[in-house]
Amino acid sequence: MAESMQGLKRTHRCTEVSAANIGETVTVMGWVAKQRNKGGIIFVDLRDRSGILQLIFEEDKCGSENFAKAEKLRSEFVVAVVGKVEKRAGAVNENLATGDIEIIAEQIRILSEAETPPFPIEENSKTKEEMRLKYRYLDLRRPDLQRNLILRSKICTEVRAFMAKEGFLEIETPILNKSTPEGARDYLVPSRVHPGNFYALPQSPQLFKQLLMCSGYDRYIQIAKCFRDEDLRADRQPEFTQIDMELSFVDEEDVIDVNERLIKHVCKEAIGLDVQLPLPRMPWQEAMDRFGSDKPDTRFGMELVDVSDVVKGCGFGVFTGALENGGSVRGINAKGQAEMPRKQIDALVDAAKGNGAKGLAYLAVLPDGSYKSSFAKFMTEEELKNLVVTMAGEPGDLLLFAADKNKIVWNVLGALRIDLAKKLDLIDDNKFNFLWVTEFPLLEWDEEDERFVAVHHPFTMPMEEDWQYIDTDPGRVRAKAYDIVLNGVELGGGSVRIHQDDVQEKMFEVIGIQKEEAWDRFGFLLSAFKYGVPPHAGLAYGLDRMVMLLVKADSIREVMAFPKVKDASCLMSEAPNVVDAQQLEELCIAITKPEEEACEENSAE
RNA sequence: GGCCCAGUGGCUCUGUUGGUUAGAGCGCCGCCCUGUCACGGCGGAGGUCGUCGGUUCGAGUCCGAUCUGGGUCGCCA
Repeated sequence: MAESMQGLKRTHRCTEVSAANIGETVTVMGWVAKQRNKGGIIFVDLRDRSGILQLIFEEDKCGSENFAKAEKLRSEFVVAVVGKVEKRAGAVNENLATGDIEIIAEQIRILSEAETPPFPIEENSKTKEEMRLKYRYLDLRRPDLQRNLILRSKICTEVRAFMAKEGFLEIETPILNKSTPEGARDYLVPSRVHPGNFYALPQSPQLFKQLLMCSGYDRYIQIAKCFRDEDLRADRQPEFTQIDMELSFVDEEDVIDVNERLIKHVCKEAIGLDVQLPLPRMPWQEAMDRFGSDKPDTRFGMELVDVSDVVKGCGFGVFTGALENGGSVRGINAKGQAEMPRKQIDALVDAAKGNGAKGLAYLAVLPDGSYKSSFAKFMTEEELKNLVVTMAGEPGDLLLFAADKNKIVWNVLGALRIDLAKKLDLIDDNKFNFLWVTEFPLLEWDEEDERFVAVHHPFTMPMEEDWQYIDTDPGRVRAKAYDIVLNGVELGGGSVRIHQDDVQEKMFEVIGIQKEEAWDRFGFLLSAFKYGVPPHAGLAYGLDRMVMLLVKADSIREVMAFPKVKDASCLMSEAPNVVDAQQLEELCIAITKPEEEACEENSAE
């Protein structure tokens, strides 16, 4: 028996009532978080997105009818209560923002009754994610998720405010686009009007924001939904949000400047964090050499050391073999881990193999100064000593080495470094270490396709001083591309774009895109470039990741209202679903896979 | 697609080397209680252990397959 709220108007959210309102009559509405019935007096914790407020029901204050309703209250009932604010007669509850006051209820209406929820609506939920996602609308009532989404909203507000002040215009770009394969898989949307033709959902507004530059909107920003049909991770969802920007008549420094100030502003306003500018920068090569990663977590050391020169000519074939194949031998020093049990070392080796290594060599410098090593028998005493010295190995240290092509060595040791830091608890999670990674390579050799591919995208401007190598040594050319990294997570990335015909044509040529093909795919952009294009550059952040890091969540699912699970389905709505045969017919689509199942369900409709 | 982890009352978990009616806390239901706020007291209901198959005299416990969720590699210009 739900009652009407007619005639009542909410005057305050729960925690908007304070000691300043003592003596006033207020009307509050919300969910019953808890009812504590002491017999003659009933305490109710009322909850809304602002927090908790205690209500008091006593029969002589509210009358028998209202008291009877209060006795009926159960968790998650939605109620409206009119009452007087009073200083607490009992002990103050230090845990509540409203702990010094309470509402002496005079009238209550039960606006909605509720079944007992399938899991407790409380902070720090231990409920399995599967359950939480199935009942996401209940999960979203929990204070920690509410805080996350409120902060997310705050961040968007602050981004917009700052960028507007800096002269950026917020412009929307289309969701239904032309598919331009290369990169991630597109989500496709069939066209009814053009049977057999498909739109693609945007992986990012990249081409459109460049067109906006051509059109003279010299500072653009959009908080843009993007879609990629790839497998999920803790920090990857099939649909996600970018803070996307593009600027005209600028170079790399201008983009970095405005973004550093944006980051400082947002961090201060959102979580009260003071970010010192300028942010540190590191060329890509240095990041790889020192951290084995293009998104280094600089909150801890344990940097990689290149020992190629030291092991050159030694008796260990794994090391010398890697060097002969143009690779390198590098190591990291796990301080104080010499006595790590064999089982754990084996686990590290397995992890390394999972990352592409053929193995992982180790050398423990025991407390008495002697060595225990998987390869000691292949090397002389002096060679071993040189190696330990190069690694700054002291008694008690565990040295771990990978030998292979550079790419694999970086990958293996970069991952090992993170893995060890987590296991050994070396990471200070109160730190917020921002880092610009710059001077990315422009091109990367794709073993599978046997051609160069763009590391960033084919519109990325090469560095002038390297352009001379584009024919002789394309892999040597660096790009005016930059990533912003926070605590080892790629927060965002961008580049200066090519605005000269000849450079763009050369780019397509090097990555093996014929002129015709380029025009077929990106013709609208290339055409626009013929009518006067300003030099331009931009950057895009992963908003979800930004919020995740600022609230210290483990997954972007914790900062998205309705995330999808690993197979890209939604446990709550059960999307995606089979559509009825008539819809398919209209779209001229026949399902051939996955055979039976989908077809049968379709024809049954 | 590969590898790893988890799946026991509504929720979170325990469950010894396989052995009689599968336990706990919270929640839920009923009664009592005028200062509780992790309220308290008394009483009660509720599970056959994700699913299927196998081993065994006997399986939550062992084996195989499968489903679901998570992590990760591949993938993500």
